[in-house]
Amino acid sequence: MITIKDIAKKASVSEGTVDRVIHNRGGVSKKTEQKIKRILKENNFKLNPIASALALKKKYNIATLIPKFNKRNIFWESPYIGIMKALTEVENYGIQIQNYSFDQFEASSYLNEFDKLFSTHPDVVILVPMFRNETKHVAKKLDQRDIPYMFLNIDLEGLNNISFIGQDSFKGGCVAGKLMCLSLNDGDECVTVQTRSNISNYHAIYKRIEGFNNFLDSESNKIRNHNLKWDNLNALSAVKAKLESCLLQNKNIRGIYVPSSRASVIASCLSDELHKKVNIIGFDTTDQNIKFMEDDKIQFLISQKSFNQGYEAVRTMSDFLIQKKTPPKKIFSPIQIIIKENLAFSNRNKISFQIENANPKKNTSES
Amino acid sequence: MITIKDIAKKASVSEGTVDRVIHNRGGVSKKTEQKIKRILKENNFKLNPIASALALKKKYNIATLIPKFNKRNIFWESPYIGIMKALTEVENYGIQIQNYSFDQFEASSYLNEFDKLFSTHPDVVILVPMFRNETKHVAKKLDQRDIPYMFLNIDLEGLNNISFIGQDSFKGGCVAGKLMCLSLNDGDECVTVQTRSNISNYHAIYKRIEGFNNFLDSESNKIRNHNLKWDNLNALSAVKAKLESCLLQNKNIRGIYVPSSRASVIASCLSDELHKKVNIIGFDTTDQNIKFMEDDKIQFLISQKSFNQGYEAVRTMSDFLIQKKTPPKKIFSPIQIIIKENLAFSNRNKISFQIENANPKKNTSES
DNA sequence: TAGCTTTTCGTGTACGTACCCAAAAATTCC
DNA sequence: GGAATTTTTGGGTACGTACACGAAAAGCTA
Repeated sequence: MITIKDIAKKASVSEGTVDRVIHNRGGVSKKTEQKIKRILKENNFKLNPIASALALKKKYNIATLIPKFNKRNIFWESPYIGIMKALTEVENYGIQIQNYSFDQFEASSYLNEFDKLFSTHPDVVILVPMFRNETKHVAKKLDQRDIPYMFLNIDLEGLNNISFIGQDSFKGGCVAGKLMCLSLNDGDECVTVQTRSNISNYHAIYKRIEGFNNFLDSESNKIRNHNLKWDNLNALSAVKAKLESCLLQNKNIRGIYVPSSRASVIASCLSDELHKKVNIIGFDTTDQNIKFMEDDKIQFLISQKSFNQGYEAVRTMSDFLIQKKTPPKKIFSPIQIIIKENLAFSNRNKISFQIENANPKKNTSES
Repeated sequence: MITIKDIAKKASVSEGTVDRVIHNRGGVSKKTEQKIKRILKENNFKLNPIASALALKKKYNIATLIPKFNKRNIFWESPYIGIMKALTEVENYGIQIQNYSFDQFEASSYLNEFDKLFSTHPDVVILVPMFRNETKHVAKKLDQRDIPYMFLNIDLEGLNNISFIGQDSFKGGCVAGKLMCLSLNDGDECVTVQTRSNISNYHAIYKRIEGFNNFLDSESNKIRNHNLKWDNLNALSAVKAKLESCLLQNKNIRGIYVPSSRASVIASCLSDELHKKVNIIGFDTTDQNIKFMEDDKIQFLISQKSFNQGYEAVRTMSDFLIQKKTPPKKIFSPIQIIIKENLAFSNRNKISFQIENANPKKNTSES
């Protein structure tokens, strides 16, 4: 391994001069600069990041802004754990993380938490842009202060985020469509279940529906698709009533498509008899969804590896800060197809980290 | 962040003494040892791995022994690239890797390469135990010299390997079975395709068939499964003839199960007409398999993320060497279901690494 | 208690890079 | 040509840990 000292010797200058060239610190005559650059290149010199990290006392602050999670809606726990996992790997490089969490149904909470975050002057920000208009405001403030930011899980177009990590929701919908076609026979029908109030993640859900319909339309023997909408999924009895009547009226429906992470809610509303008849296709391996899958009440889950999203977001931003590596504009998560048989192997990273760190800091709310 | 210096000050001893306690180097009186240990615990002291790595000049040698890859059989390229990717991340911690590759159809080549490997006195070994008896011999030699070793991709029971990383092949077969059931209608039949000479990986293929049959048997409306065997898949015209006659004789066959990574060979033998009729389910996203999937000639591939296997193997062994972390006895890779629609998102890690490092060292053979 | 061995401990240097300060060299100005 | 200024460069120290070396303390023998 070639070091700065070696380069200095070869160029017969001091280590300090080589260092100045490497970091474009200036104050080096053109002649010696050229010479050193040539020697650096010839020897394929690479900085030792270990030594750099040690010498560089500089601390970098990453701030995150993601939704709170609780027992009823636990989806956001997963990226959070991914964030903490990544932190253990990069903290010795001087990376520090401040987490802020907001109520995903309250735009004001989003803004409040952002203001707290903003006042701590972070170096970069990782955020879930849950609300479109509010995010415009947030992005503007970050832009003004030249703080780079990336989007996690939800993509919004037209802003200056340096990156986005998450799933291609349209393609996710296509995959769901294909799985639906596969599991239905000729003449069978299906129904897409929507919650109108699901402003959160609205964009992704819209795209998932679009992808699903797109796939269905592209098939030669078209499957008829119905639509069911609720204002919200909290009034379980109302959900149940409407769902059952729909299934009774349309005897050919043998598939339910839930383009959100709440497939478990729908599954919990079906009688055993109906479960035997219909397949449910949903998204995300939340604990609740997993339970219903183990009981054969949900057939397919499309997972976006949200744990990895959190993990990769932090790693990406750390590389950006430490090594000045510009991240790709979009980083697409895999579209994983989960069935009962491969369920056990889908979450290993997350689970093993949880076991190692039995007492993670709390990010929950009881709301 | 608390350092050794801080601890030394708190205990009013020198840094050297603290260091001796931390590393159990001995030569410290019981009294001060206890005191220092207490203070270490009270302050939740953790070594800074960055500084450790820098100070520790010690180099660790990891040797790998994996099959050669070439244009016709490219499966083993993927774990190899994973190994090289991991190397870039750990080389600054003093990890060095020597790769040895053997002809997967020649046990003698396996032994020869192992002997070369063995003579370089590596600290640990990562190997693909392709041949059962030969591996017993190999393992014995490693045991005698107390060199820890782990198995990659193929698991052999009853040896002293400290870990195994790979897929649960039985479960992989189950998943294939489920997919087969899903894509067939009542009355349809399927055929399992085997190559007798595939000693390589024989165990995994056997397990995959077992899992497949197990799933089929567990279903209420049983699907009839045929079996086709060849001595090898190299004589394409023979394969084609036998396959076509089988499909003609059994008009109800609408699914082909290929429990190896060579689904592309089977796919290449079918006429367009037959492709319209039958689904092919195979394993591993080799470049050839991917091509046929894009052309709708292979419907399902079950991927074991072999890139990640190579990557994780190196990371696991590095943690073992540097941090003395004992790895789990078995590390199971995810069982990924790949269809045309999610294909593009399945290999991101590997591909992005390949792009960054346009000129990887060669490990190919033309055999 | 002197003299010796053994145990226990402190100091110093190295790892490779970052960055500060002052010395040396080059340039400018009168 | 000499002083003042600017540019260019070298040397030194710090980051936190590992480890060698030798000094101090303690234990032992006679």
